[in-house]
Amino acid sequence: MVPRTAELHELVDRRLRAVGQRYTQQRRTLVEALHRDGKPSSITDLLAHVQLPQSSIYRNLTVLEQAGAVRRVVTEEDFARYELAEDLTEHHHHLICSSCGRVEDVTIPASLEADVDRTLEGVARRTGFASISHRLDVIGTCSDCA
Amino acid sequence: MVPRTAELHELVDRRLRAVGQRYTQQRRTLVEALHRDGKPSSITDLLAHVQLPQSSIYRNLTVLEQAGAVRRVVTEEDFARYELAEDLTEHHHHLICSSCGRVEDVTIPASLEADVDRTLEGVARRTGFASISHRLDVIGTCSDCA
DNA sequence: CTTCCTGCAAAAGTTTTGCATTAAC
DNA sequence: GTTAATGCAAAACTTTTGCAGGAAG
Repeated sequence: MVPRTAELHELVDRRLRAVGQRYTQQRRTLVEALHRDGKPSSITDLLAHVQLPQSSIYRNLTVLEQAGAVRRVVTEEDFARYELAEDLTEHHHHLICSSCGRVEDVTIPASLEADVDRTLEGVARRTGFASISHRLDVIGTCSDCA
Repeated sequence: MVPRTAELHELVDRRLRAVGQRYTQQRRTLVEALHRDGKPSSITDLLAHVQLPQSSIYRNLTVLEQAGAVRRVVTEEDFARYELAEDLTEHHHHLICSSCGRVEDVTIPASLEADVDRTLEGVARRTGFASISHRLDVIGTCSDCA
């Protein structure tokens, strides 16, 4: 389910082209950084890990998001985080520490996923919402902050 | 399960006192505005609905949050929203429109709630997290934006 | 009267934008 | 060569803070 690094770039490239965008060196660098991190990164994180101007990071993440290669993640913090799109990694959820802001990836049993999907689909339909996705996170205190 | 307005103030008052804070007129005004709105309000919303300085709104919401009377809600937008604490209303989830930012409250069947709770409790324990709460939202497109 | 809350204005932090230059195709 | 991406600096927007004055207990 998780693509090898080689075909990861292939996939991102295709999605960018599909929306009339180029897969430039900077964008490649960002995708690799997000892939290495394996959990949602803040702009500050990225600034420290890659050598790129801040405005380029913002602009390229926005482009990558519109191409469906990257997802913007909201946490309890007052800045955004970014991660590779779920279908370039695998469907997962987040453990968010409300004390230090740390974010970890977790998966839950497929049976529960299916229940959640089915229920929310119904909820959305009844309220005139077109459901695109759900967000199921655990907010708590991580072992370091306990 | 939903307290009448009279005892709502009673409850908020008690929680504020418990953390050494006063239930001032401004805070009462904010609680009433949030209660009227019935869904998460942004600071801009509150500025329009109540006649209070911006800094007082921020400061009082922070106090009310620390007292456990109000909850800070993060959406896909790049500003926060606030709502009354869940045990002053009732446990619910959000339909978030990724196009216009609109947020609606919804409830899901108690049986699914219980499944989710049980599963996340286990997930949290295995990863050293102390689970305080979960967040289950539907991200989609509302009927106006469809 | 003493402590905490309020209001204004300024500061801090995150994200966006204008425009000249450079890289991609 | 033409079009789109980049880099820098400035602007926009959300949120926080310092401090003098006012309300609450």
